[in-house]
Amino acid sequence: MALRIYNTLTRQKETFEPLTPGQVSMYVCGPTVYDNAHVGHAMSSLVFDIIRRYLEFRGYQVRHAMNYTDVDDKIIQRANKVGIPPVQLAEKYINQYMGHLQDLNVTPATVYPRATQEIPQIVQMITSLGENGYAYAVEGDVYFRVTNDEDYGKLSGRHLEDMQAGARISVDERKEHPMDFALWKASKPGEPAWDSPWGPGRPGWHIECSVMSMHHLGEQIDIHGGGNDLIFPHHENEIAQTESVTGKPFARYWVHNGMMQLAGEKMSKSLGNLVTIEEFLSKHEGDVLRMMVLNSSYRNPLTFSEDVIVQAERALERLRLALRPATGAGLAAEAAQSLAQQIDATRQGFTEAMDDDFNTAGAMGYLFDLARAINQARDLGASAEALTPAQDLLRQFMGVFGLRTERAVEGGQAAPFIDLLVQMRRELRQQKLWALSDQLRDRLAELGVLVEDSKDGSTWRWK
RNA sequence: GGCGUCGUGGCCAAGUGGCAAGGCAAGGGUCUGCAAAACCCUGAUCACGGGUUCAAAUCCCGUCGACGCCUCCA
Repeated sequence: MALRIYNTLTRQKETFEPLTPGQVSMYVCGPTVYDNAHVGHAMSSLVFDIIRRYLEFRGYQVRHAMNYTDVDDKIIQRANKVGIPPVQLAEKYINQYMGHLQDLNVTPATVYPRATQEIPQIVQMITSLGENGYAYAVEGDVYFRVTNDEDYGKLSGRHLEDMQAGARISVDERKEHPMDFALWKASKPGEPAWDSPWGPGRPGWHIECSVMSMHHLGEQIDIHGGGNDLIFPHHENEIAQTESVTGKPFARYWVHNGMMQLAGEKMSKSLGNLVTIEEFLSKHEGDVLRMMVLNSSYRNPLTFSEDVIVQAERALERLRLALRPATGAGLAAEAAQSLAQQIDATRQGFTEAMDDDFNTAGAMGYLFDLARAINQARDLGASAEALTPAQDLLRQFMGVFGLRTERAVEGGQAAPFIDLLVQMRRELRQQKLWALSDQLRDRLAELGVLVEDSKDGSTWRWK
């Protein structure tokens, strides 16, 4: 069966066929680094990480670029406020975001281009646009001439006439058309600036992605992604710029994730209703957020709430507990047969669901079915050997989702001491000193250690 | 006003023409000294109103409601 992806450009699911068989080029728009990133940004990075992992699982070799916008009005504004150079401010937040990506178990991109490191290519592209009649300069600024781009608006399904009618922006009189957008901005005194044929200035927002995508992945790419709030104007303008220069379709598949919602509204910096990644990770492990993303569909809004977090935590725990070792010595033929069937059903169901536009929630259902089958077999006294194939598959698919099979160790040095305590407690239990052993278990629970007893002895894990 | 998405059990959510996956929570049970985990059992006709069809949550029309974009935004 073939992988199908919903393409924003055509508004339908299409069979995925990369430009080069077996290889995928994917460009994802990253954050503008002027402040702490929030869980909405994390959601986007997680969505495309899951997509990438699945593509790799399907055997594709993926070249993945994610950019950082490290120069723009907000960065300059913020840097001035804080009193440090804009470059330094950007650097700080880039490092912070890199750390978050690691904590979130996001596979590192192949390249992380930044606007400020691609200025010559940007100048060159703007020059080409000018030569082709797609750009014009006014007092050191350079604008893209939308009226020369016949299919402008095709991504977002807008027409120039409609947008004029609804335009809320105060129109810059120097522009030929209200929708013309900046390719290059003349710098004001004290702002970061680079030399250019139009005088000192800096790149506009959209041009950097066109340039970096072309520079690192080629004139045409397979997947271009980002949040759906970027469809217009950002991606629309990227298409306009790139295709006006190359004359070829830019990206084959435009993939957009839905927005994280908090209290019924889109989470965003400008609205101020946000939870930073840092804040989230201080209370929960990264996989919990990933679980939230996996349990919904990437194109729809994802509601962020305490309830949803708790549900994700429990669900994650359930998958992991299914990986606990077997305790028995064998498995009846009938039960073994049924487990084998579940393995096949899981493999097929998971792949089919994911092939359908990365239906992670659907695929997740099969993982839980497998988890139950494993637990059933374990309860029936399955041996390690009997359980291994099923557990291996679960482990593999959790890996495709980017979920860790164990909680990242914290307080790892304490493990030997906890082992000791649990052993001591075993003695207490053998002597039927229930009050004492219960007390010990309660006290350990207060310290975050969950002790569980069974007929074969006691085990413990971090809560 | 324009473009787009969505409305499924208490919560999250899959399913987009043929008897409504899964997870969390809840209740009952098995196991257990107790607890936990695990296992078994229990619940929805799919916002509302029309229509098409042998058959609709799933297609069409309308209504109501929510959200996103049209300005920086993942």
